[in-house]
Amino acid sequence: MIKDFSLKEIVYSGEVFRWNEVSENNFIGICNHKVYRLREGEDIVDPFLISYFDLDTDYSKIKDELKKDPVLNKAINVCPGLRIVKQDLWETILSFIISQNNNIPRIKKLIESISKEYGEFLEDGYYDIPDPNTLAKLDVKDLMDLKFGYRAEYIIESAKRYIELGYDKEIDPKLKFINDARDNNMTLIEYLMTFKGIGPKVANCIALFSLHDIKAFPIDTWVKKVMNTLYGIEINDVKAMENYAKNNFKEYSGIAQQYLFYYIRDK
DNA sequence: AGCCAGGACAAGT
DNA sequence: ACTTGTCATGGC
Repeated sequence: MIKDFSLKEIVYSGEVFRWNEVSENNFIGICNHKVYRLREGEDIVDPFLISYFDLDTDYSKIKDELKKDPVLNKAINVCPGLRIVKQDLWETILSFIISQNNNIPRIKKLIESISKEYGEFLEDGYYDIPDPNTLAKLDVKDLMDLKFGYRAEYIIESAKRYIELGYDKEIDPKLKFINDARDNNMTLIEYLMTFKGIGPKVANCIALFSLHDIKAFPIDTWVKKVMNTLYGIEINDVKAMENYAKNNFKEYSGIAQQYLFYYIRDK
């Protein structure tokens, strides 16, 4: 039993899309070009998964700090086992481009369909996420046929850019990405937003759920709702919400955001 | 029928 | 630098 860790809470938290509860407390997830089968509460020994689920980080101190905020105290008690995953960079870019103006069940459906159509077969009806080289060669119509709508162009353009910048050839694309952002004198968010189809919200999600920039603070409709109803900030005042997070949640803004996101959707 | 969903873009002030 | 209309799709 790992402390401060619940597979179920992570799977239902909207930060991953390729994990499913296939039967009570049994989960199947696709990542790292493999199919993983895990049970809630079981010990995690696989080195990749230990890193992926951020199990080397002690969340108890972070939670204690955030619990000083009464709203977060309630939220954390609803999802005490939530953690910030470290997902593959390209998968996260693709996933969160798809996520825009969309809902979680349909996001998952679209990711499954693009994987089945263009990803490598793994086993037993499970397919890997398609690599950027495959997607860069597609026509917009190919993805329109799969019902991606206006996101089709964003996916293909971002795949091309990902390749042009050479991330597909990197053993550690995240490290190069972070270095490139710094070399261009840009924040991670700013650099991510140079990709077509990546705006402020999606950039913050990629920074948080892949690059592990835990001060990132993605503001979607749910976070707007929570910041409005529970913190009294004007519903569309994104700037005020960013400032509130920066001043109050500080370097743990992303983690706070994830507790709040889970909490407001759970109600 | 209209609104909502882990929004972004382009054109217009 | 901020506001507005538009963009596909499907569930409710």
